[in-house]
Amino acid sequence: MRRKTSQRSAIEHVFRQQDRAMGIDEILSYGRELVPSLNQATVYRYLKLLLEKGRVKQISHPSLGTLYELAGKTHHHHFHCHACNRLFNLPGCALNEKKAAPEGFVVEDHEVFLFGVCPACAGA
Amino acid sequence: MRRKTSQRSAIEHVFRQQDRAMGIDEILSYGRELVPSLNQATVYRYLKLLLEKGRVKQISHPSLGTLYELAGKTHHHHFHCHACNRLFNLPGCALNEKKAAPEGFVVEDHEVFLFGVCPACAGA
DNA sequence: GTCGTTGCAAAGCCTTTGCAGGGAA
DNA sequence: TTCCCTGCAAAGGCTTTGCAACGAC
Repeated sequence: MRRKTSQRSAIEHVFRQQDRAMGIDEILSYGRELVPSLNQATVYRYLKLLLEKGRVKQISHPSLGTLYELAGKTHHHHFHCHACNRLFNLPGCALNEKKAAPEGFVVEDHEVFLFGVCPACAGA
Repeated sequence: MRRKTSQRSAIEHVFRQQDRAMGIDEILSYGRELVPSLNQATVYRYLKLLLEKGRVKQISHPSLGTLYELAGKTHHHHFHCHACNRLFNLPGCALNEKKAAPEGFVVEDHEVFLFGVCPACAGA
């Protein structure tokens, strides 16, 4: 049976509060504001569980490493600004999933990464 | 100055021969067929160099790890079959890059991952 | 009282780095 | 001969795991 603990509540709270993709280190440090004893291993273990349940999504980024975000949000993509190194959520979807793969391929999900410069950095 | 060595030729040969995204382990084992002494560190170092020169692209995949492929090929996306765990190259681009990001964002490149089942696995 | 969960530390990957020897130019 | 490149081994990150204590139910 699955048990509710302060550690798990804290991790979930962090996701709802931040509402963005985060790395383990961020989740850990925000979580420790609520439960100071919170351990890395606990975060990894609970995230693995949430991944299996489909409650969070995992994102792999070449330079930002592994990030996690809540699943079930409105569909969006990610934009990485290589100037300020921040990750942005972009609403909507400019991908035609029907045309994305040839006949025969069953497309269940997709992930789009955009690389470039954000408005703030482009203006500066 | 940059020097041409048998190790580097071997690595380049592997890329041209396989013509697909590969992990370090694959590059290493194919490369060792040509240069048995080929070392992991050498592969990592040369790939880093090729990345900086823009001759190869790096791909981060949640379950497949870090993959490398030659840059400069015709634009394509990647499809990961979670049944056979293989990665496919899909020709073309169903992404409308102009609509992909709001005004102000400067989009320089993008990467699309599709997840699902490939024709072979779907038919079985 | 059970047994799932946690913290700690050790162990496991993957990747990078220091160093001395080797080889391309 | 010069000095870049390589192999080896050690070191560095990130992630997982074993184990005993803890705590939700």
